[in-house]
Amino acid sequence: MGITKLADLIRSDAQDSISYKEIEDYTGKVIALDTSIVMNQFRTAVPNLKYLSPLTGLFFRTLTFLEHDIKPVFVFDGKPPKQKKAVLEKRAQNAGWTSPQRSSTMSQRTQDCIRLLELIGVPCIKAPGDGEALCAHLVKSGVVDAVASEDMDTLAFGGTILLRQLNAKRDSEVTEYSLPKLLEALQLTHKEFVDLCILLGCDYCDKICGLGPRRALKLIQEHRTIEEVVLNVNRKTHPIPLEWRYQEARRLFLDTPQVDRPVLTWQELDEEGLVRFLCHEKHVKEQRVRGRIEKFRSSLQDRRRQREEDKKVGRVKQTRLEQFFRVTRKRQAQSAAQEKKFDLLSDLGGDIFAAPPSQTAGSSNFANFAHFNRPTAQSNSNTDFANFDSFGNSSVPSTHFGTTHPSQSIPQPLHTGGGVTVPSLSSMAPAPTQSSKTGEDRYAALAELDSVLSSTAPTGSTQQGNVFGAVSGPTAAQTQPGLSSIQQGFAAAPSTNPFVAAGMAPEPMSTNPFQTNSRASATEMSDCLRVLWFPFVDNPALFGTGSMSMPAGFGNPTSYCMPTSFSGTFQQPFPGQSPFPPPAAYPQQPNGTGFPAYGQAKPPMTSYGQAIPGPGMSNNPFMGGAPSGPYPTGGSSTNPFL
DNA sequence: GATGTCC
DNA sequence: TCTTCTGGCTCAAGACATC
DNA sequence: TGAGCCTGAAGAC
Repeated sequence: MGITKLADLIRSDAQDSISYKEIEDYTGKVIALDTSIVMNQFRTAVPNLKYLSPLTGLFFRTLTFLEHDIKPVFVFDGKPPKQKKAVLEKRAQNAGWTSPQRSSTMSQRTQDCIRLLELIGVPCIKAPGDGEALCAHLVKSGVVDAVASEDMDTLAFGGTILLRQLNAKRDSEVTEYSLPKLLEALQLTHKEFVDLCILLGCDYCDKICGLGPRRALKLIQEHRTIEEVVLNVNRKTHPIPLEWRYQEARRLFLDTPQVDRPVLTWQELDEEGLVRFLCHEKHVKEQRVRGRIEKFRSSLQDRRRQREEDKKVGRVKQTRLEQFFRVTRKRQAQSAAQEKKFDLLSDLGGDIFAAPPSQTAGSSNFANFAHFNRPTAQSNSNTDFANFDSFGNSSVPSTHFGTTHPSQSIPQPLHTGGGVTVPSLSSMAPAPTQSSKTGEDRYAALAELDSVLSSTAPTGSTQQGNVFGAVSGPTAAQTQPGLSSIQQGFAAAPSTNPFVAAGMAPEPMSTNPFQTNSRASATEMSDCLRVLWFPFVDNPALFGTGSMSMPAGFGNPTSYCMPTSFSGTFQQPFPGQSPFPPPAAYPQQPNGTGFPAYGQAKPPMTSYGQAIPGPGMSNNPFMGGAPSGPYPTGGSSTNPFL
């Protein structure tokens, strides 16, 4: 399941793309969850409650999310792609089933989960294919802020922010992976990263035997594509699998699921409905259910009150250094232990080779110090999200993540007029080395490859020679300003970091997506915001009125500021800094019942600005027909290397 | 915080 | 000689209530 | 079921 050893590889080679946070840090965020993985977790955690555990687990965990004002979106798997058949059959075999349990028809358990989630009032979406693919699509197109999954596939599918271990345990630490930072660290484009994932081993095709993560990364960094890698490995020691369908796997990862933009709404939970369903039908103890709901309500109120109070003192807190370097409880404990170790050394007369004391107690805090003046440094909890920029960026090819994050040094594929991507100059850095193979072998392989490539989809390798030639798409110079603006816009961490004033964006980081900042048009923004925020704005009763932190100006008929985060720590000027200018005034959008009409003013758009035929997806996608055939099936590919 | 229980 | 890969083994895997 | 650890085997330098 997932990508073999990818987590290890990231830990060792792209540490900066990982950050550790707490569940509180996701307050106010919309998070897509791959429901099948969540259900599996509960099923395996309590094996003797195989059936009920996913239901009760989902119930408890969802309420925990809602308590933190996290807005979950549950994504269910659709029909698995045919390329996954082998893996599913193998799993079924291991589990002692006669056939894969995962099918296009919904199991009773899935139906129960959907019913439960509807009663809780959170939206569910059925993916046309793999849930992971849709989750990734949702986050890269800005519909949600992050994907919570244990499956590393999400990154290969282009999910820009992946959260692992997002559960309700008090001391649990959420691991956040940032795809843009990962690509930057590995010096790969997304397409090259997908090839790397295929070499590591994924669910959709075999891998090259004997090629582990270290060599796979090195080879991809050197040769950029699987086709080139294959020409440069010892095929005696690393034989190419028979019927290797890597091209289909690549297409699965790169293709965007064909779905309409979902309209997400969160509603008040139906306590009586939940009691009827869980207690009367499923025989869960009523006391457990009612007790948890009561705790949920009081906890929600308490947290909101607390946030209001925090907001009041936020200006004071803002200047505290700890605000810039979040330390999770777990890491704090580790740091404390480390401090103790140094104390022991000092008891022994001090360790003259030890780091200065400031690096002990807060070592986790200061781990990112090196990035202080790097706009990509994102230690602040509220900074990686709201990738509204992807909207309206019609020039971004759909096969690449639209929410290019923060760094100009991310190797950006240049988009040619013909829809072909070529590596950026930075990706050319290690020039493809000539193989040391014997001439005969190489020429034979090249001949094979040539015949294959002439009849299959173009790859990066086929275009490498064009980098220095005429490219009809935007040039690197044209691309950079866009990146630059993204960088400024997303540099929320620097904006709260007094030490990087020089590198700060000229305009304050706007958390008001209606604010004109040239990153996306107001219409496109509003299209997105309707999904993200209006369920709350539209009906404040759903999530309480006095609880959300609104920037100044909210409720003012002449200005329309969206709720920022719930922490209330955004957009605070630093001492000595002039106050941020008030958000630009926007004509008031229809509120309340008038809002749906607003959404009809414009046909639904994909994240990249292409109009989608047909209406937006219903909140209950199981009622509406999701487009079938999520992935272009194409002709079956043969193994060009055999 | 450790342990037992959830059905 | 060092690095990398493979395969085998073990263990934890959820959330709440009570003490 | 996956992750982590350990081991021996094999390849790379």
